[in-house]
Amino acid sequence: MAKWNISPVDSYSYEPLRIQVYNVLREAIVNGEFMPDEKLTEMEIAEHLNVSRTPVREAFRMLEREELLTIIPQQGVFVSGIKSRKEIDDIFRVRMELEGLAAYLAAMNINEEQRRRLRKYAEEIEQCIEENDLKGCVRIDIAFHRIIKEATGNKWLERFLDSLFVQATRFRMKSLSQEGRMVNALNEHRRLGEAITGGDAELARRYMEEHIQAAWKSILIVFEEEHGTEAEKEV
Amino acid sequence: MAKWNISPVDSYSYEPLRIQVYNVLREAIVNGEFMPDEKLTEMEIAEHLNVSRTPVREAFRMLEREELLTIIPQQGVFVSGIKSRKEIDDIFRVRMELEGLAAYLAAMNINEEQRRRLRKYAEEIEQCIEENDLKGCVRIDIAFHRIIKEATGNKWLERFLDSLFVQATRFRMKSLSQEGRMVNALNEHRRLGEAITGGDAELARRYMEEHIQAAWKSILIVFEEEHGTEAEKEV
DNA sequence: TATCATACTTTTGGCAACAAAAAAATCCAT
DNA sequence: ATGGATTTTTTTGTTGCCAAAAGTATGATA
Repeated sequence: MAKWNISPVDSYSYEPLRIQVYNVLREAIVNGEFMPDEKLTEMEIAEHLNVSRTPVREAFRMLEREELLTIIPQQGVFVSGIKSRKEIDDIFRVRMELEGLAAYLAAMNINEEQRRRLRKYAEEIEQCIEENDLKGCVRIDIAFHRIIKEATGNKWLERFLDSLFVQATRFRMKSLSQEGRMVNALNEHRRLGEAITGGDAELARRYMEEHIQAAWKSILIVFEEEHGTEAEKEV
Repeated sequence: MAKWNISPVDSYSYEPLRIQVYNVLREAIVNGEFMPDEKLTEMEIAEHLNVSRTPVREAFRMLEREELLTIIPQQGVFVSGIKSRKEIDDIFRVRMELEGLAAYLAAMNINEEQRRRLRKYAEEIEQCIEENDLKGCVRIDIAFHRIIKEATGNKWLERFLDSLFVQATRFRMKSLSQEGRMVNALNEHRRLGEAITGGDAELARRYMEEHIQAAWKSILIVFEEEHGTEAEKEV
């Protein structure tokens, strides 16, 4: 029985192996298939995917640059994990700023197709909440933010948001499962969607910042349940 | 005679070769040692640095993730170059936001040592302008922004700013050589420095945003001199 | 039993060789 | 000459191998 549940590489693909390995590992990390701080050895991954060490090593180097892996020379490759309250604060401080900018730009640049999809998600998420469908909520939350991100048309902004987004992913499910958080997120999404489709950039920015701030707080609660509060650590 | 003027790797260093190669290439790209769109072949770099292809390849993959190199599978790796007006706009739109945030956070978190250095740079840059020392100005401009960046204490913010900073580097020298730009930059720095050392976060953010916006405009002038305006392209 | 030194194993770092694809050069027909 | 097909060369993608470092187990000694 395999240690992990990671997809195999497609031997008929014309993509270089390093890219396929990169994609597989990235997804596995984001989906929590690996434990934080877990050590990944080149051979183990290579054997799982039926490739040699080289493409695995190259994928490692790429993922290191995105902070998804931490490489210590002569020691090994480790799955990056959020370890401190400060790290969460740092990530969300930047994310609040950039998602706010994204909402602002999206409100000014959004096209009809994107506007339509944004409205569709607003309906779908409402249904998910009625059915208490947590996974559906997460899926739509992701799609919602992606549309906004893409509507900005700013490649650099999109890159940075992607980086920040995956870091929060591990906590997202737990965060949304908190009492009341899902309903709040719905309302935040709704008015945010209206501001963007309505083209009110400044309002969209403010709503987005408030939305991210709420998610921030919510994740901190989850985090401190797991790790204890900073105050407790001092004891 | 060597094709490029790039530093050799230190064979006595305990750092892995991929890191050394990475550092050498990164610096060479930022300093304009390679031409934009120039093709780099693994062997050529490897021979120049007296290493095998493997560390070079790994360095390539790392630099690709930072948008300093562009890799096209089965074809080669190319030095990334800013090609369009839109790319400059995208970069500076995000940079304005993040440098603004950095100034804001710096004003709140700066320590005495950093405050001292910030004041020192303000004096030094004044001297450089009197002597019309362009390279000195650039050096201090870089140091100035670095202090602010470090004063934020936010690792993620620092990473993103680094990425954006190097992209603008190629244009910085030309931009500052414009008539009057250097003196303007001095004044922008001065009041910005005062706002930060004085702890006025909101003011610091506004001054920084205006400073970045001025640099943005200045770089656009340089860019359009070289490439022609968008309007001209339509002809 | 605890600790330190030593041998052994595993894993990373780096290199050279092979396979396959793209680029360049050559040749031929028009 | 010029355009296109074909061969040759170059370069990338991949594999396996060896060396060096780190990690682990063993065992002797206090």
